[in-house]
Amino acid sequence: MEKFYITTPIYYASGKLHIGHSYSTVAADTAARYKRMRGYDVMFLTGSDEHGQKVEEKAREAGVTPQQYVDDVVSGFKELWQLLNISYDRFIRTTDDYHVESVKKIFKQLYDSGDIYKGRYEGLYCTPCEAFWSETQLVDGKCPDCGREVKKATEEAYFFRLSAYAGRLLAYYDSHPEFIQPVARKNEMVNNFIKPGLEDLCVSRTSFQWGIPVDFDPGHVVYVWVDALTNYITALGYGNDRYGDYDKFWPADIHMVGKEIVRFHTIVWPAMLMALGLPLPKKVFGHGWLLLEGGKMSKSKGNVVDPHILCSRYGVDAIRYFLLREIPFGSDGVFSNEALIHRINADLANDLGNLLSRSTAMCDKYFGGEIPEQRAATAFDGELETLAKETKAAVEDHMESLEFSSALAKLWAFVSRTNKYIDETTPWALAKDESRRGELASVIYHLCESLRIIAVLLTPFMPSTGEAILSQLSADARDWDSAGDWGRLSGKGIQKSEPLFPRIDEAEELKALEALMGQREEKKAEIEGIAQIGIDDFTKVELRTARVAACEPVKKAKKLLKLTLDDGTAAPRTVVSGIAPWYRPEDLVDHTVIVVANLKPAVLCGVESNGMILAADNGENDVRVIFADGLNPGSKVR
RNA sequence: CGCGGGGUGGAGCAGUUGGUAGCUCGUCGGGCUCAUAACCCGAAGGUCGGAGGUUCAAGUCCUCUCCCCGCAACCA
Repeated sequence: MEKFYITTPIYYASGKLHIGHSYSTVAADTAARYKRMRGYDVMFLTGSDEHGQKVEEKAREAGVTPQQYVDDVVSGFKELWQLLNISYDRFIRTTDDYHVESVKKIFKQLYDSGDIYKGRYEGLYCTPCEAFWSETQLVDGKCPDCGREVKKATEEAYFFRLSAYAGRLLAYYDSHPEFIQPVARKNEMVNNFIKPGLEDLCVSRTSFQWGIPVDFDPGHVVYVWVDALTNYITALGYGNDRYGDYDKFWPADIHMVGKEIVRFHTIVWPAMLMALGLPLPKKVFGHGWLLLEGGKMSKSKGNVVDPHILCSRYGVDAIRYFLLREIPFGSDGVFSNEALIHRINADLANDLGNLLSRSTAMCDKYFGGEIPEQRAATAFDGELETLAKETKAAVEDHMESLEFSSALAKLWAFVSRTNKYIDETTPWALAKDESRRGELASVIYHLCESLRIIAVLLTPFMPSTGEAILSQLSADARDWDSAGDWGRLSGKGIQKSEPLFPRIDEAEELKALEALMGQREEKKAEIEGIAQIGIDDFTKVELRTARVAACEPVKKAKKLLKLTLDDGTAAPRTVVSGIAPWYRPEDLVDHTVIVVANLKPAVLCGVESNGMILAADNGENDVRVIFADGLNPGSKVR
């Protein structure tokens, strides 16, 4: 039996998962289910990445040990996957002892072979926080966490000789054009990262303890690269005795990843495998992002993106369907409540659900649920049978290249064709003529058999829906190949039941979701509300009114405006503000604004800013400056 | 000249190796009554961002140009 090894990323256990993680995982699950139905011996791996500074911090905040913290988060992961009907075969945690054991060995092996060497890591260090920061992470030149000074410092660290592998990586890409999918991402990797030159990668840390220790050098822990990426082989038993199917399943057939981590999977990971002398994965597929209206993945415009809520309202399969159908798999797509409800109503309720409903109803009404053996073909039967066959082939083609959306589109074309078949054959008219009972039987049979085939082909995408349809049809033939074999339905014991997908009242539902969203916001505010401050804290902030004397965009900056303010003092005050997306310079001149007058100066895009002006976030992506027109410049605000 | 992705009927998108511009939703008209007021048919609506070029033929190839969106830099 041919094997098929597919993986999702291991998700970082610092917090809850959102719909974006569900997207990757549902896609991988669908591919895995498909391959199983095609008779492959499938290994579907997912898991959690549990080490690192962030987890350490979160645990401290929560007042628990890191292990307790990740245990809790990971049980949430597993619960979500159960809810979404994810059929993973194995779940790896980077805190699992066998993984830890393997990582230690791998690290040592790479050290012994010279691919990992001890060097010095240079960076900006915040002593109280014991953390290194990059230039870009700094806030106002200070530690982003505590706001204190950072200083240049070096520490000992281990480096992976990534730079040595650039040539071999390029050669591999060339000889394996399928390796990076979609192909556009390959150019991105080559142009952005490999051509400019690869730098060696720092693969250990001393700034936190929550990690796998470097055996031979106390104080150092293995950093994420070696720790996390190796999960794909340690989960098969590489370097440990827990599992023994490395030889069987490696190399992976597909690493399914989001586009943001394509780089690690197509550069760092292959280089590490080369260093270990192991075969490379066959394919890394970088899918697009699920965006929300307004841009990023966060709550906005009342969109509910909590998978739990969505599943409880519409059912898991509706969500799975939406994710896989709405967005071509390689590209970004927009998630909105409207789009979701549209899809559910149009495709699931109207097309598929209603087809099943009318078909089983007629079978019931005309034949009491048992289609007679005496059937007389109608002129339309052949075309339907042919399309059934073609649909199966088309779905298979698209699944091979992970084109879930196109596969479903093909399948739905067949659903539509079957609906049309009813209009062509007008069974209600046949039913009135006793002499045409044979034709009527053929029509009903064709409807039910088409539905059986649809259900089989649909099963990888929507497992419970496929099953529900098949059981209403009392269908025994449920394997993939049977979908290419017209006539496997017995035609007995067909029962109509409740609608698969009740139609949703869009306006009402949107209102309900919004209300739900509001509740959640309030709750959240209570829990995560900012700590209260005393009046003395507030008086530390010096707020004054100021007239905008002049205003101009900051060169080379998209979002910044440079304001020259008259704040009642003799000297004009320059303030830089990130409000260019919402205001033109002339909109501000001569208006009076409120300025935080005692803020430390900061340099933004080469312009020194002394203070900030107050503005309100009037909902996502709508920023309004607070005007204080009519007040004298320099008035104290309190 | 930072990197990348886009600009196709009202909206959202397909358009493989160049050969009459399609799909879904929406709108309008019609049909049907088995069905979850669902289903089926038809129609209106596009100079495929703009300019030039290659070609018998370009949304599809080449050059230039305008605009939008991500990432990075910058929302003190």
